[in-house]
Amino acid sequence: MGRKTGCSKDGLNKGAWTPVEDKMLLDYLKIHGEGKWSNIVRETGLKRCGKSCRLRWMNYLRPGIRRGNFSDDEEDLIIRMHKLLGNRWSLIAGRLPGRTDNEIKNYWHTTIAKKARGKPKVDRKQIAPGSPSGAASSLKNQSTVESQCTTGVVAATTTSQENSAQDHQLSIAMPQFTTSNLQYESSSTGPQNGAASNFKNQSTIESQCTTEVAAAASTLQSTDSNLQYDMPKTYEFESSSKGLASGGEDNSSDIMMYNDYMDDFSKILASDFTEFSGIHDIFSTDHHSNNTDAVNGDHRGVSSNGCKSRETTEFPEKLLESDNWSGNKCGLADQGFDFMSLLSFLDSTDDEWTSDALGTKVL
DNA sequence: AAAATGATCAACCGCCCTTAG
DNA sequence: TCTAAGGGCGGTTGATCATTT
Repeated sequence: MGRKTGCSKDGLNKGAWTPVEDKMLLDYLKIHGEGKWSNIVRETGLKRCGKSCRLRWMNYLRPGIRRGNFSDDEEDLIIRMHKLLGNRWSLIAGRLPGRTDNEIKNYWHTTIAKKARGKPKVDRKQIAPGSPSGAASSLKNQSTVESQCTTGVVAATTTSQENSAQDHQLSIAMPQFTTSNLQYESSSTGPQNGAASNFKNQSTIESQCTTEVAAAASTLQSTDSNLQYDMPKTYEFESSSKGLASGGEDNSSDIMMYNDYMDDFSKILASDFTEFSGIHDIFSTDHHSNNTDAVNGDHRGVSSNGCKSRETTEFPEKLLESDNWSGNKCGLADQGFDFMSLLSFLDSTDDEWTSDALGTKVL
């Protein structure tokens, strides 16, 4: 326990990454791909520890990273996910294509939590659009930050959800995601002045559902590399023991009531439940016809709200084993598993979480 | 104009889990 | 079975910039 991080060695650089360092890292990854982060240091001479390299890649250089303001839908989703999962930022990030756990975490602490305290975010970049903060700032869609709709929700949730998630292990089937056509300008300056990938055509990214966001992002093309990044088809998440019932003083009773379902809920939330955007449509009979492929990860369904399904879900084993599935693995709503309970739960404490919002926004 | 204060976010830290040898 | 390395995660820090005084 308490192992060395590997970043404490003398001679390694710390702090903001330089363009040269970014290029060294990208060049290495272009050839060798992800993993074996410590090898990067040995093989490239990059004076960064492996963890630092991984962090830089995951949070900044990786193709598909979205930067810029969070949309109302994204904010709502973050709030709901946090309500259910607590500070499980990586899980929450998994529901927001292109967003990193770090970014969401920062956003939560700087913006959402602030709203809960009654202080709306001051968007400095709106005030000073010419700020040298650089590329990232140019992407900001300022209009999205001013959402007033969730303030009350945050106030109700931030006080009670710390460590509220339950242990769980989950598996998501992901489609092959190749970003050879991803367009971004490689970071050319430090993190404070534009190291962010400067996405072009950012306006195309802002869309009303996260699946479309992902699709838009994936069409961007790289101007300086053809970096191939193949996401694994299956991501495995295993959380540590910060249990729902682990004795947090403020574990909400409403959460406890759903304890039996929480494991499944967590899995579903960790899966691509953009599949369920427009949830009422998802449970329509039309959707059932796609059930097998959907479960196997091949489905590209389009719900009636126009949000195309980017990728699909490997449903929780418990659900798949249920008799209620009986060969039709998409009959959730009108069979045994009560998704509406989840929605009701999400709705349970806050009037702002209207059924309309649930039905029309990304869940 | 300068100093103080506040806000933001990239990066670091430390812990934990998994896996390979 | 044990140990160490690799990797992942959440919490925290600190540099930088904007705003206020």
